Amino acid sequence: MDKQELLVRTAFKLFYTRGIHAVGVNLVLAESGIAKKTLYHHFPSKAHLVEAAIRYRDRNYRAWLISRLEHVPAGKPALLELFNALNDWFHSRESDIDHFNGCFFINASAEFGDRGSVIHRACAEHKAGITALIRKHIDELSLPEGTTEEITKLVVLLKEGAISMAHVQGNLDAALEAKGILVRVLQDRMANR
Amino acid sequence: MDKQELLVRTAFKLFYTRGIHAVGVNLVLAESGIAKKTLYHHFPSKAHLVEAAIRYRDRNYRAWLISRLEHVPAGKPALLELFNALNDWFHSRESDIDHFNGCFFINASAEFGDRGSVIHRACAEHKAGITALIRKHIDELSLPEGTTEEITKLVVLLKEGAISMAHVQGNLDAALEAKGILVRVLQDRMANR
DNA sequence: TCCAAGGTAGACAAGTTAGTCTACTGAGAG
DNA sequence: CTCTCAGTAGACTAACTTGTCTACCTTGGA
Repeated sequence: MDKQELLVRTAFKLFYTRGIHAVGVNLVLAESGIAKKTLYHHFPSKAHLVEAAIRYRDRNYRAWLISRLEHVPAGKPALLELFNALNDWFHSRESDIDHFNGCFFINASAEFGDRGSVIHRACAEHKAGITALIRKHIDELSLPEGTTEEITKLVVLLKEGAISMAHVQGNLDAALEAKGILVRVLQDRMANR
Repeated sequence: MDKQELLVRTAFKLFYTRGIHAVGVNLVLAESGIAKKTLYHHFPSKAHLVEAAIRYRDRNYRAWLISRLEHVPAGKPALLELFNALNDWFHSRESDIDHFNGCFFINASAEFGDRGSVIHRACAEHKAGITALIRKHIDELSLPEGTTEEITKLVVLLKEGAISMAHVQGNLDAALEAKGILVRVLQDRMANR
């Protein structure tokens, strides 16, 4: 692995587990065994390293989620699998995406609250990308006009809520609870058409 | 206002708007006009000041929410009012709880990821307190056995999800969307009894 | 064999961090 | 009026922050 890649991966792991402001570049360097000049050769500043770490996580997380959803039939099974995947993530059973410590993008947004900042915007883009992915699967359900949008919002709200509850409250079963609620809601909705 | 209180309020405001690790005690002192020795007379360390700021926010936010919910009839109207209150918060129309910058407890948990830490635990306790408050209102609905718990989870997940979407994605209308979804779900549920 | 150049090394600088120090002030008790 | 002491003041320390510096190494091509 080339040094740039190693820097980004090491930085991500540290930022994710300890927080971005709490981790200095010296720690990233000590952990990766790379010299400071090399870091500043590849990145003009720590902020650029942070940005690279966010993009790295975006690629990784997205790839993980896609791989989890593609081996089940499209539509409702994929929706349920989404919550199974979240459940495995919360319980740190997915080595591809590291030991669960909340959503890196929510955490980063917490540290870089200014919505105009590059970092905050990158986090928003990640969330929009995941939402688009989910919407694609809900399209498969061929729901009546307007309902697709509503169900997408429901699923995304449940997902985000589950992540928050799992991390802040330590309720690692939040994804399963959200799945149970979603199943009931979809049943009731179908019964009332 | 005595200096201890002023320190805590100033610290909270800065921590909330800029992040905890990003704000040094020197900034809190400069902003409040208080000397360093006075801070360390009242608090043994910055960590204790952070803890005090969290407890301050807990009291304040809880009091605000209670006052918003008590002037409507208990039960369903209170539930809907919860989301109206969130909506006003997201749009920074509630001066009691400062300009919206996400949930301070989620943000603090992001910076202090270790669930064993005092700060993370205080955040979890806050969330548990708010959930209890919400559950109390759902009890008023006199729902069938077991349903109270499920609806409580739904409401809390929607609330947390809305906060995340409002902050990270900047979707300030997330509370209204969550309210719309909740209304539909409750209708469907009632129709299927 | 030699040169060139991108990549590497870690000492260094300037500023900021949390926390400590001695000295002073002012209000209340006797 | 005087003593006492909690509360106040801000200069100071040591460690850490990000970012820069000169010097060196290694590799590919002629």
